[in-house]
Amino acid sequence: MLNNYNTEDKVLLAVDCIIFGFDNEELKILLIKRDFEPEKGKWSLMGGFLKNHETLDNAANRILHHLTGFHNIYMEQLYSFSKVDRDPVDRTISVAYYALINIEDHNEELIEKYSAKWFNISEAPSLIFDHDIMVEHAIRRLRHRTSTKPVGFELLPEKFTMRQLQKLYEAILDEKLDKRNFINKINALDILHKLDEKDMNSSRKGSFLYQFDKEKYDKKVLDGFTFKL
Amino acid sequence: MLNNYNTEDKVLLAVDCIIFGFDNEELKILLIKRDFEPEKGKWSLMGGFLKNHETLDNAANRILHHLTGFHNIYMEQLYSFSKVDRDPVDRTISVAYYALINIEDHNEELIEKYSAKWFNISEAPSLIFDHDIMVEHAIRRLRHRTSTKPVGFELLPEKFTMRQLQKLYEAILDEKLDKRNFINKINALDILHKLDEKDMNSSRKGSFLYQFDKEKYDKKVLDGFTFKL
DNA sequence: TCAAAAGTGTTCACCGTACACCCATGG
DNA sequence: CCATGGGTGTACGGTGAACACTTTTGA
Repeated sequence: MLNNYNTEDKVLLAVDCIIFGFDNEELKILLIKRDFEPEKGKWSLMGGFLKNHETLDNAANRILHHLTGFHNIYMEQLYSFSKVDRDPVDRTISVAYYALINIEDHNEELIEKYSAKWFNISEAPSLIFDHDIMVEHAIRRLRHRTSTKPVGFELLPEKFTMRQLQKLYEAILDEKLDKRNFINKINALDILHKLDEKDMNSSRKGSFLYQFDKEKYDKKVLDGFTFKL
Repeated sequence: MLNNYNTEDKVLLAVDCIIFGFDNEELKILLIKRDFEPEKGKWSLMGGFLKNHETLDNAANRILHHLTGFHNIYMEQLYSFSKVDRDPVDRTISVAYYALINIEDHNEELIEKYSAKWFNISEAPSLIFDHDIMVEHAIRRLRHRTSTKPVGFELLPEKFTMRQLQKLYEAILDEKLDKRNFINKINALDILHKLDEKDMNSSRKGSFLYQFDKEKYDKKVLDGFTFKL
């Protein structure tokens, strides 16, 4: 190993984003239809190349902003993929990120501009390059995260019902949960704020709305509390 | 986003390795004293640059081989670090890997060649660039991994005593464990093979040696068994 | 009045944890 | 015979899982 950086190979560094959403029934991912070569017309993750002046997190944020119009999206670096021929055009290493967005916030225009579409994770088409593998990784990570950190709330509107929250967890974990046990667990965490409002859309009786109390959660974390579901 | 890869920035991609070892008392990391600029004379992780013909895993293996002389080292990709000025010479993104090796296997010559040295993790010097952060990440990941997968055995000789195994877990988790509970848990996993041999070095009575039974473990995993300590 | 979802507690089995004494041996 | 580390089992409390009926109200 020498001190001559000039003799070393340089590579393209891509950032690809797995964007999750939730429509109150199923876990979804946002995919784009490529209108450029290679693999034009096929479905893929939203991606882009790292620029010299930005970090990977910056790049992921930029890419997410392009497609959704939003900043401050929950986002986490996943893994770096480096098969030599993963991109047929040029040697490209890709760093995958996953993001959680409230599906109601999506921007119709941008989605149209990129020919993007939400797919149920169980019904997504097969993707270009190694993007399918990235999605698998992301789902695994998300499953793990939900039992470790209160990330689920990123996928819901600010006010939500217990039923919605439960359905979200069922969608992520891909298993049915018991209503009473679920609510007991959530209440035991003591990180939600129950509102006086009811959501009257889902039933005649109406169901109470809740909000995630981030301040309370942060305080608890400082006191050594660890979220565990 | 265009289809012109040529206009995109290319970067140097480094691979840095956090190498863990265990000396029956403390968890250690292997560091090298840089004999080249920048930061010549300072301590750093062992690293190198990704070459065009190899994957990140290949590169990490190559680098580990250089320093230890061994192939087939347990190794896992950790995270990619990309602060714009993390390397003062040129824009370099670094993918960190961590590795677990049996400290008895270390190769004196190679260690000397690279001015490498084993440090207790609690006593390691501060490192160049963002390497300290990488080490922190690696320790966190290792702590988590040990309760999820039987990675600990990578750090021990093939035959080891229960006491050694317990000390290893204590070193990784940085907490004292109860002897009886620990042994009960390990035995409950049923993935060790108790040998007829005893290690006579540690006590007059001698203590039985065990081996990790990888075949048994793999069979259990296929049957849905999940390691949980 | 009935259909449809909301809301609500208890019991039991199992697991994790705390805890202390005898054993074998070499010096 | 004694000092040193090796080896062993039980009791208790807490947590996670199973489980069913009543309430509300719009149509």
